[in-house]
Amino acid sequence: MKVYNSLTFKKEEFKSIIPNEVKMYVCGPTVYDSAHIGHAKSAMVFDIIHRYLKYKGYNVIVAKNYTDIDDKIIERANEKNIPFKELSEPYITEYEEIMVALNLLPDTYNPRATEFIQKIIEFIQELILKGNAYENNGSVYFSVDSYDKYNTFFKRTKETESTDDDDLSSDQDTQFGEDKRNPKDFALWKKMKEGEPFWESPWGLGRPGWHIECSAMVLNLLGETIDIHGGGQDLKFPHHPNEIAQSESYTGKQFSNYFVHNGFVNVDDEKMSKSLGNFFLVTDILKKYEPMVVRWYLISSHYRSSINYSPDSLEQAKKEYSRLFNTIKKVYESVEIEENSEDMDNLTIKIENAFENIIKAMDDDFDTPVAIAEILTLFREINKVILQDGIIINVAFKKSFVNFIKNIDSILGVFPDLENKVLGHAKGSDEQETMIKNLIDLIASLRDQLRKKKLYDMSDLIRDRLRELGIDIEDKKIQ
RNA sequence: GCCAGCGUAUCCGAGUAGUAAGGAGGUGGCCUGCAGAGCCAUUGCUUUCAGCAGCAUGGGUGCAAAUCCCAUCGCUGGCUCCA
Repeated sequence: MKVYNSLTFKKEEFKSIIPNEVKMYVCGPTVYDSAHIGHAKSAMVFDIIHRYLKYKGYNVIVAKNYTDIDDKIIERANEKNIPFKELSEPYITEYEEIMVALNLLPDTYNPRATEFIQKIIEFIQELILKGNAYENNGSVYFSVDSYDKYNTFFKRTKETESTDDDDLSSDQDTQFGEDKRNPKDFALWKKMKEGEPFWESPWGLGRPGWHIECSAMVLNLLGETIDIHGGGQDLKFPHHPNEIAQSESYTGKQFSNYFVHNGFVNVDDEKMSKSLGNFFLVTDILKKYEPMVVRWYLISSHYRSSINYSPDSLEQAKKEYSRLFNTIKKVYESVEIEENSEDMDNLTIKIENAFENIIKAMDDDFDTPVAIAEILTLFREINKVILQDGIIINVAFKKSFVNFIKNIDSILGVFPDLENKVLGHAKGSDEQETMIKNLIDLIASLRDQLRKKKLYDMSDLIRDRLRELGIDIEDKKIQ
């Protein structure tokens, strides 16, 4: 299996530290606002990686954090005149609801920055002891000069330009800028400003800087060296280099063997932003589209590419997904026989071939678009056979198909709760659902009587009205 | 300005040396009482056969280029909080 590693800019053979176990840390959202479709893409990318590693037999341990204390959160909370927790917690709840709706596997850990204050303080103390950090005027900074590998990550600077002292280091945080020894140094602990939340520390009242929470969480939850560290491509600088510098200074060991960064969601080829008014919240999209359609859409482009969001592309995803669903339904509902036939044998072989190709694609840096192409092609082949008049599917094919669907679901997560959906089982104790189903069956059979008598005006009216209610009737040739 | 990535048919989107996956939309056909779903064909140009173009643009290297190299244009991102 190959994975593209941002550290080396190459696809590399994936090898975990401990056989059969993968430790992954993902930089999660800063919860100062509702999640937009970009957050969903990021979460989806790491869910696919999680699922696929799991499918490959790894025990996958995932930590994804919530940054629930930072400048923006404080700013918003102050604007609304509420404690910062009252701002962040509802967004965390909403985020979690979205993740469940989109069928994301639960993470092993979802730590909040504010739950890690003590560990963060201990981490910083150790860095000071080791000479990698210094306190000045109530704040603590990481000394970039104490870590000679700083700025060599992600090939930011070409060899020829390594001496080039560009101004990317100039710190915008003027309040603290003059306390730094080197302008590239970054804050580990920020001294409290008037009206800000604070915690006690050996350096007085204050709060953690942005980068340190991830280092402290990784160390305490996963260990000194992890297999995969993920996040959006915007974190390639400065967040990830800073994390590396802190953690490797602390442990003296490699922080993460692989870095994985996901591409962004654009709108009309422009960055999604509030000033352009092209911002799409997940909750709004889910009002219009089923979660699995959104999921199908998000995995229809490669995780490292940017994806262009438009209503059209979701419509396309919707059509593709319903095509799959129709076929699955046909197979699940059909009654199978034991006898083999040439058609059935061929289809069974095609399923096996398609699955092999899907595994090959996923092995190549999680190539979901190719996997999707394989699935759609396979389904066309299947439709070609099973929708013929008088065809009866056999046990071997059905078994192979059901198995295929289950495997695809475990890898791509696109068919949750399939049996209930496809077979239309009433959910649990819900007697009303059963009643409704019986009523629909009754109407349908009455309508068939009308069709037999060629009373098409009436039967079409019934079909139209049912469709308005969201119930689709598909006619077959009347016997 | 500096750094990185991208530019593929009407549209969405794969493809990093061996001759453009897959889908959506359009058109024609099969099926249907009709519709939907599904299937088949077609969807750059000249067309009978066949041939010629073609992966932003212009050059270059190769037997062979969407793919490698150079230049240009355009877009996106990073350099400051970001998924």
